Amino acid sequence: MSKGQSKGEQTRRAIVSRALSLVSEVGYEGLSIGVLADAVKLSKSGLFAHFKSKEALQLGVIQEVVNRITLSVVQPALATRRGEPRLRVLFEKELEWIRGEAGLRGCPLQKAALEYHNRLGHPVRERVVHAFRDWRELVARCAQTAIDEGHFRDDLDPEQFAYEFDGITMMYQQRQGLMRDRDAAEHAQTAFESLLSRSRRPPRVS
Amino acid sequence: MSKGQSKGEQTRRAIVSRALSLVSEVGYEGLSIGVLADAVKLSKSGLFAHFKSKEALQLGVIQEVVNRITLSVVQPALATRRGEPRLRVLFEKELEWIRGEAGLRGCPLQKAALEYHNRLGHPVRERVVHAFRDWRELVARCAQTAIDEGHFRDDLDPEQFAYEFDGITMMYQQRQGLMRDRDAAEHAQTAFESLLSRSRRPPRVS
DNA sequence: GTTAAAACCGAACGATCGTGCTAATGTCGC
DNA sequence: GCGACATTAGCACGATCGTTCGGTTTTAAC
Repeated sequence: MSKGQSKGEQTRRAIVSRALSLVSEVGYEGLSIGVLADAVKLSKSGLFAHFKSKEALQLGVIQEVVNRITLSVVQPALATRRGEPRLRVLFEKELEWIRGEAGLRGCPLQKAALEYHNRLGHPVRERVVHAFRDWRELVARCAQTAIDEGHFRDDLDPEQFAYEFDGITMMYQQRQGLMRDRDAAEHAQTAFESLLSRSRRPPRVS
Repeated sequence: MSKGQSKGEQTRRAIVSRALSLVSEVGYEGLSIGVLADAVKLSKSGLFAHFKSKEALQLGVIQEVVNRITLSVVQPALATRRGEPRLRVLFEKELEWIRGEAGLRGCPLQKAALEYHNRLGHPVRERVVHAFRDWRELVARCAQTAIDEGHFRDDLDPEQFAYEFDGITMMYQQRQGLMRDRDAAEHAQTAFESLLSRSRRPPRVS
């Protein structure tokens, strides 16, 4: 076996992966250990031994989501040249992520965000908030970079840019995933182009 | 008793109202009839008699949310003169609604939207989708009215306006309710002013 | 191949879930 | 105030929940 991971580690991966797809249907609190155990062909106690509590399992799922976003959204963006092109990739990959990968509709982080909205102090909530903070900082930093590169206006507020950026993608999730709106992608793209266009430095007037 | 509602009706109101605040903590599926019964000082079966199923209770809560939105967001907007002023009221009241009324943080419809995102055919989901469709049409119609009034450009796409409008308010919910971001209101307002400004007809050039 | 550790199972725990049934209690038109 | 009806309580059902424990199987280092 080429993979350097132990047996326990690889079943744990399988569990979390399967849990992730279940979560997108029944939510994090609705996730049942018994049902999950059947889905991965394990006994309830056998599965439970990997996580010493349901909460730890939920946190494991959240971490998996963060990892996947990092892999398929953040890294492709960071691999692109700085400034506007990077922001374009970030936007495009984010839409792809929201569109979902086979049975996984909508960002599970958004799901967690709403599910734990009013659960102050809950570890899952705090983890999710932290993840969103990181994301917001990433977008704002990319916008700042675009300013430094001379693509964007000097007086652009990166935080304001991030706010509107995320607003567009969040809306895409609702229009595409929930309402199955056929024009969702087009509206998102138009809004993004508009955001870019008013972020760019005005053409030199001679 | 001046109120024309029967006894059953008013306890039903109390149940739904209490259920609504519980939902904002534990969600629609997480809502427990036993817990709810204790909260309104009723026996489990006594409460259950009002709704013949849990699903009916959930739908009742959804309807209550729709009613409240209509009352405290839609009606104040429709009572305002057509065009941009009406859209401003709609925006302002929507933010107030999201900010929540004492213990009710975040729009319960958004919560339902995420919770039933991947539950095709589920009655609650379909009800929520319908509510969002109505809302989207309302915003788009207000934008169209603003065009007719001459406040907005003739070539403005009302649907595109509604998309960006909702994106701003959705983001406000996350930044204000979840992340407790102190700049949320400011960012939302700035984004909205930007949206308005680029929707208005360009100043006449002589 | 031996052996200690890791992984997994089966059964059971008390609790709570949504939902019926029957009977007691309350409301309200006459 | 009586009677019809709406409203609520009490109790129980089967199912499922997260979690624990003792034991069996499998892994993996030596």
